[in-house]
Amino acid sequence: MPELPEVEVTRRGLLQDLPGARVQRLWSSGLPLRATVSLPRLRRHLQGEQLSTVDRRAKYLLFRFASGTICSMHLGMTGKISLLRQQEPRHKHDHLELQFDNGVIMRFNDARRFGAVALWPAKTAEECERIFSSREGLEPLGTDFTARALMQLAAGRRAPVKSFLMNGRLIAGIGNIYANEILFAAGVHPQRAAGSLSLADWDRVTSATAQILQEAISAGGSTIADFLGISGHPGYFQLQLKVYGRTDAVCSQCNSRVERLVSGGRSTWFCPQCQPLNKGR
DNA sequence: CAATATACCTGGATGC
DNA sequence: TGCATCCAGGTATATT
Repeated sequence: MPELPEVEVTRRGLLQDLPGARVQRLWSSGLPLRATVSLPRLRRHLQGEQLSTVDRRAKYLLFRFASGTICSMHLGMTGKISLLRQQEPRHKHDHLELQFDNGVIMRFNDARRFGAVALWPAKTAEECERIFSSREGLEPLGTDFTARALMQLAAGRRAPVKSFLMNGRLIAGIGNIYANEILFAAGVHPQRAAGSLSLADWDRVTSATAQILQEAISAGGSTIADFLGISGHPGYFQLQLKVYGRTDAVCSQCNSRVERLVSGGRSTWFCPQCQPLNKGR
């Protein structure tokens, strides 16, 4: 589900209601996520604490508290966060619930439990910042995300450019949906070796990345199977997808048909005419 | 070190 | 209807 745009849409939704509120009650299902924090530990560090803001780094949400404590959350493949105005019966796969003193209840639901929650008490907050800044890749919407920077990062790499874009250690936040869409918009074949792209190729890739991610955020993200925004409404960017999941569809730019292949173990869609394998445009 | 395979987990779609 | 199989938005870890 959630790539950078969906996480960012979630973050913006949370900012509507949560900053300034204090955590009143905590609940957890007790079922393990990819990384979990025990309920007692969550209570010890978050109970009564005031939320300052919610930031995003890569696909992680960083809940920052006035005490300096940070709680990071990752949505995995199927994670959803919703805000409720009042208590409602819990659903299957609800795993975490924070009730704030303004009456708002935040719920984390994740069917596949690939999501993750981590807690960074105030005295470890610096370590948290260090880890998130060093372990995660370049932010695609940041000022460092330039054609030159990517070309340098890709130098000597023989992995397909699509795998390169999706490698979170190098570039943050781009998953399978947007990697496909970005490469189509840039006219770059997904299986070209990352190190073989010219500066002109990278120019198109960087501008396509910014444009597509921004448009997706504006559209509320993509709802393929189950992504929902904070108040339970879907995103609409899936209606603008040009290649993702569209095997045999007529290309929006020419009269060929979208093809599917598997690259890096992931389904990959592209237009053989608009995205030539041999060279750039 | 870089690239690829595998594992984690549930649910929906598909085919028999 | 039931059952088996495959596939899915991510990422850490193991293996080449």
